[in-house]
Amino acid sequence: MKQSERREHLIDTAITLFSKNGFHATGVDTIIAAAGVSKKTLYRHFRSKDELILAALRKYSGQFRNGFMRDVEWRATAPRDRVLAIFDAAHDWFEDKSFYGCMYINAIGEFSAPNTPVRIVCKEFKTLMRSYMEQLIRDMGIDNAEPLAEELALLLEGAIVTAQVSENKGRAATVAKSAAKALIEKAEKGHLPITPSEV
Amino acid sequence: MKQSERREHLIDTAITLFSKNGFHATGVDTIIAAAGVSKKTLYRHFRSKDELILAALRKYSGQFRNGFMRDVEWRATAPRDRVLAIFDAAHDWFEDKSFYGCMYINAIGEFSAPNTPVRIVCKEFKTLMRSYMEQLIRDMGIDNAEPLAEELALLLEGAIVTAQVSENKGRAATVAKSAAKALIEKAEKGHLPITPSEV
DNA sequence: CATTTTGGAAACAGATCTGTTTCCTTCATG
DNA sequence: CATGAAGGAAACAGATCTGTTTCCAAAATG
Repeated sequence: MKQSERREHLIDTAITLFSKNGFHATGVDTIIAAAGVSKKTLYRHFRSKDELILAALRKYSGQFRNGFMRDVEWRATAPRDRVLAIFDAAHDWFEDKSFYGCMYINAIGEFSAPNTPVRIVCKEFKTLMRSYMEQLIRDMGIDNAEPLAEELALLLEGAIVTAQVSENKGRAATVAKSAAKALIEKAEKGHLPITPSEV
Repeated sequence: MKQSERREHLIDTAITLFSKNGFHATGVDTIIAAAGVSKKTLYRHFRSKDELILAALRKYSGQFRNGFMRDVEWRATAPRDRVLAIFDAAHDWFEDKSFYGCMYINAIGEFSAPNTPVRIVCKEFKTLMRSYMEQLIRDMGIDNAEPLAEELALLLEGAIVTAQVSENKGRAATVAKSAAKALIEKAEKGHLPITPSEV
């Protein structure tokens, strides 16, 4: 295994363990054992455990967003359908056996000191996800996309933590999707120039 | 200080520290130092740290729900207004300087083993909060209150974690309230026997 | 081939963790 | 007052934590 491969493999292993067991509860010995490398290798690539935590959060951010957006865009083409498909993608995510909630929500819960690198990465992740939703909403032709994006983002976050607690994980996504649909319809109606004769 | 007072004081101290710094990151030495008692006293009242964690989660559950519901009921009288007041109460909660997110969401992030006492308490807490919302919605005269309660619960959860990450904590509550209002209006319309001539 | 870099295994250091024990004091209750 | 439970301070045990170091083998590089 090449040097850069080892580094990535360490990060991937860390992502898995941090996601499942948390950051403080996962020791470096556990990580190196799971990755099959020695402690020396870990500390050659990372100055400290904190740096590995950051690397894990940074890598997973790109990985997750990429996968999630690809999934959404594979499920639907029209912007409106894609917005709703977000909740279908979430549905499948929740039912994955290796779903342990959102890594960034979990990280925020373990690292409360404000403006630390960990929290900054978490905030960036959430901002990027919301920006993605906002762009899709803009593509729908809705002006002032931000408020709706914020609302749908709340529904998604709520679904994530509810799925994390609940037995019936899929339900959280279904409920969120139905609420999202209602909020989208209202936003669509709200910006139509002429009131339609629907009831 | 009486024996039972010591016990409660220990639990209260633990609640504060666990809320802020998390469960694994808070050692018993930190707790006893903050509570001003000796280790012997802690282990006289609690078999283990895990038991103290459970006691903290259980006590805070009642404490929080009591305070939160009292706050809601103080803010409004009519059931519909009370449902919306939930998000005003959340708003104030988020802006409290000792707000570090929902203790139960944070606990779930640190304890992933299924069906363990900690997770059971967390699930119960979330169930009770949702039941409260469902009851208020029922009091509004809306049949089939459960779906709306689930939707509003998602908004509340989403607002909590968003406030936890964000700088502008109040914003999350405001957005959630506005979305909640829209969902409530839709539910009200949906169950009216005669379609009103509103636009 | 010789040299340098790399990695693994494991010991190690020093801190911190949970939980126990010892010693002594305090205090409540008989 | 006498007895016994309770609490504080601190040592202690044993595990685990992060991070370093040593020793040796493997592998890459000149």
